[in-house]
Amino acid sequence: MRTMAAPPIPRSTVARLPVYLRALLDEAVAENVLVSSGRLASLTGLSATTVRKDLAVLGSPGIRGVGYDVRALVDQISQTLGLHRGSSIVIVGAGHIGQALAGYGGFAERGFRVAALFDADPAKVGLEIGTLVVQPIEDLPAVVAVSGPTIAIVAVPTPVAQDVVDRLVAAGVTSILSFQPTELSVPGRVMLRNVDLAVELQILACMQSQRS
Amino acid sequence: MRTMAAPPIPRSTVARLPVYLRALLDEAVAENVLVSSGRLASLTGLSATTVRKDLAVLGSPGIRGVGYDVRALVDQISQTLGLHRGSSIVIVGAGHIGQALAGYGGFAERGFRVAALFDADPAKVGLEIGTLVVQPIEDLPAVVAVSGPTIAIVAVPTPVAQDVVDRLVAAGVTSILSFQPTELSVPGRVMLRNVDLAVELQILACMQSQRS
DNA sequence: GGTTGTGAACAAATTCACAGCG
DNA sequence: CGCTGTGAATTTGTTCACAACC
Repeated sequence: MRTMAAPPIPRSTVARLPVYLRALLDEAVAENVLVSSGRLASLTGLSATTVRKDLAVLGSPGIRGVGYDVRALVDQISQTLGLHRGSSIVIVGAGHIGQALAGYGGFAERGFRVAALFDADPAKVGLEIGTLVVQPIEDLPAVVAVSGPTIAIVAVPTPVAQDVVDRLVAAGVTSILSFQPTELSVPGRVMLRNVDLAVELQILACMQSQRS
Repeated sequence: MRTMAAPPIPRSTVARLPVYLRALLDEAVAENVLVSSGRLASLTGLSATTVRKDLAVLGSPGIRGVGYDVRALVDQISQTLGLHRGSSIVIVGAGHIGQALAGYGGFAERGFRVAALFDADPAKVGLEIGTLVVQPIEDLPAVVAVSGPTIAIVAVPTPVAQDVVDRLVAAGVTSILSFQPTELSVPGRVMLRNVDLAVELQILACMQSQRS
């Protein structure tokens, strides 16, 4: 018997899970034990039907006439997102963006541990940023091997970004988030997600001119 | 005769236009006059059919058997995105993220001018960041009134983010980009786009655990 | 009564296949 | 012959409507 094929979760649903998680954590902080699809909908700006469909694919246990158990949902979504493994992340580049990320509290809250901060500039190596010490980029393979981080954030100047990505891939990193205005290339097995701020702005500008 | 109703551009297409623009500008730099849908596809990671469908809704002038005129496409997309108006942007918050954004060259290249950088902290006011001088946040309404920026980037700590957004709205800003881990509320007429880095990471983590 | 869960209808987006043109 | 342009088919995602249940 082969491994049970987990039902594939639609991409659109995956993209919304973190949004639900955020809302659910707020509910948990407010000590609400139960939450209805309608309430989750208004908290997230989605429709109640969409919420129910999404939670259904998680195999989540809702109670008719009552709602969903907040704790159970948080656990289920965390599990589905793979956060139970406590993924650790490494940040490459100790410039403004890298430092901002290193000091960002939101990661820990949501199951990510920042394992290391690297920079190629010897002048930056040794600097203390929050609880981290900037390490030389040459240490990358060793850190990845030891703490097994699978996600890296690339926050370096564009000209060296591809080189950094290549090093990350060589070191065994399998997921990369970057902020470049250019496309980066990675082998097929590596997940790459790029957030281009100018693109975000352009989308805003367009929506505005369309009055949509 | 009423104003010609511009055919509504699908949201999915709008989201890709900035990606095309980026690739096209690279082509222009390489002094390529023409580009085929196939080439654009491989540059952007999309399918050739998608590219052609998208360019078709722009009413763009392709030449059969040859390709598209790079310059014409750049102009058409810029026009469609509303970049011809040379939108200026203001950045609120002169912390790490704000400073990184203020120094980011990618904006100017793509039609955005950073008009001002604000901070509420008197200790930061007057600092020179690149070509900008940090201004007190009280100047916001005056700057918006004069230079007419319609897009603002919110790069402040979460606790004060909603307050900043309210001030921006009051000052007449109509599009806002933020980096908060929480939902912000704005009147319906204001466009708000939020980039939550932890969400991006979670999506990466999930794709990885799904091997999709 | 209120809410979940879900099949069916609907809408949007992508891909296919190929005609039309340079 | 290569590439664009586009109707048709397919896939994907959302909304509706309502039965099932607590």
